[in-house]
Amino acid sequence: MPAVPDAHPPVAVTVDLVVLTVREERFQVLLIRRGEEPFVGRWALPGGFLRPEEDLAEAAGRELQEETSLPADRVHLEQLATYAAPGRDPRMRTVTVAYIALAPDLPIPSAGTDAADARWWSVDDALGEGDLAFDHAQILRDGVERARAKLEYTPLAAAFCRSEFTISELRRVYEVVWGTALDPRNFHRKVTKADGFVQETSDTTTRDGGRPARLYRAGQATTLHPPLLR
Amino acid sequence: MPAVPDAHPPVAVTVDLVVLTVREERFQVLLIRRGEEPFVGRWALPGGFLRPEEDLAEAAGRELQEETSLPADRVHLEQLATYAAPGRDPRMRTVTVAYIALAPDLPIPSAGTDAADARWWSVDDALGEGDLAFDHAQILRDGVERARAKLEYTPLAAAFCRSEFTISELRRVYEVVWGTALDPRNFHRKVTKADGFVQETSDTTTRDGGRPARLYRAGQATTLHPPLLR
DNA sequence: ATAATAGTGTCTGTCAGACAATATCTA
DNA sequence: TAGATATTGTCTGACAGACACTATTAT
Repeated sequence: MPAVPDAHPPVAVTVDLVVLTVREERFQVLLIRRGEEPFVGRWALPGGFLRPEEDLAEAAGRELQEETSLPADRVHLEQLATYAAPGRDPRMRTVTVAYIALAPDLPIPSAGTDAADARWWSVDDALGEGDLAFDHAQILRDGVERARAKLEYTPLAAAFCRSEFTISELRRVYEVVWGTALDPRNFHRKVTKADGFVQETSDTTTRDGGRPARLYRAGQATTLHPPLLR
Repeated sequence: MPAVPDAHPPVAVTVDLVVLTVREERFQVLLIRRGEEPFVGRWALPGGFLRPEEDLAEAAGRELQEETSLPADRVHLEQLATYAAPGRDPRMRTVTVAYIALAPDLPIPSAGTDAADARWWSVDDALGEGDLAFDHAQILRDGVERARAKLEYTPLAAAFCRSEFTISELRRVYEVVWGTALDPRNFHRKVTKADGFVQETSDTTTRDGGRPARLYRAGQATTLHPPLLR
């Protein structure tokens, strides 16, 4: 790395969040309507500027807290990618580090102070709109693809469920996120036998109707061997 | 995203490269010895400042060209992650976007203008040293892990081979990167049957000794279904 | 009883790893 | 010839998808 150039053009660093959940049988993303220029009135990913003494993960957690007021320990946060195309922000050179947040069905978020409005969108509708602010459509596409891929080889689907869940609820996460139907019986067998994916509890529930289903908690595994295939 | 804060503390954005190859039966990384403060004389990943009109991928390609003088079309470049811990650069707040570059066995790189020296290190030795500049040990660990993981579910191992390669050469890439032994016969069957992984040519070679081996080119697939497992 | 969902058992084809056998080069 | 590596074939056990069947609740 060479010496610091004599004069930097000023660069701003932001953190943007792709907050994903499964609600009402849909794969959904949290968008805010912008209350300020640029892109006033357009829908955008929540985000904000990196503060001077803050690391990226801290900033992402803080933004998540500010936008969703959700307990941070219930949400899986991971860095997605960084976007820096010249001109992506008309105000100045802006580099944004995008994070994905996988959350269970949340209470409807309250609008942040700088957002005119905030609500859940189905991912398909959000991308169909075609007029997200900045390059947020691309970031959203990348985040959705990352989430879909991660369901294959990690037990992250559980991040979309409440802390105790049934195998059916877990299966519906896969079906909604991937847009495919899965055989309930084979899925049950695969998931309960995969080492460390889910942990049996002693409770059952009838909240999904029919015969009582056993409740499970997320296991301690971080990767699935072998992976579930789409 | 809120309004631009009235005063930003200045932030510098750099791009660092984890250039990986397989040479002499070892998984190796290109390091440069720093010729300037900070960390003078310490080994570091090659990299440099993002220029005002440049996107990240362009900057990564340019740095690669400057440091290795390798034809860019022979190298797989992909964004790894972004690092921004306060204090990671003692000069000023610096955000670095790391890329991994997977390259075939290269001619020994010439030192860049700002590097006192440049050479290949075995990945294990580089991490064992324990005194890489900045947070480059962490970036290297992450890059190595990304490369290892990607071999499982993409045909990227071919990026470590010359343009025409034998199945044995491809297998040795896996063995060196993963540090495991693979059955030559099962590997041959798996790879040649996987759709789009490798493309047969009409040529053979005896450069590895023994019976002439058919030469293959990289196929057009981008993911492997099902993946190869470590 | 009927409907709904949970969970188990079984069948069958495919694919993994283990490894025998054969092919074709160099020395 | 022996030695090295390539490539094909075969066996076997595990696991995938398909789906019959049983279990347990609500109405």
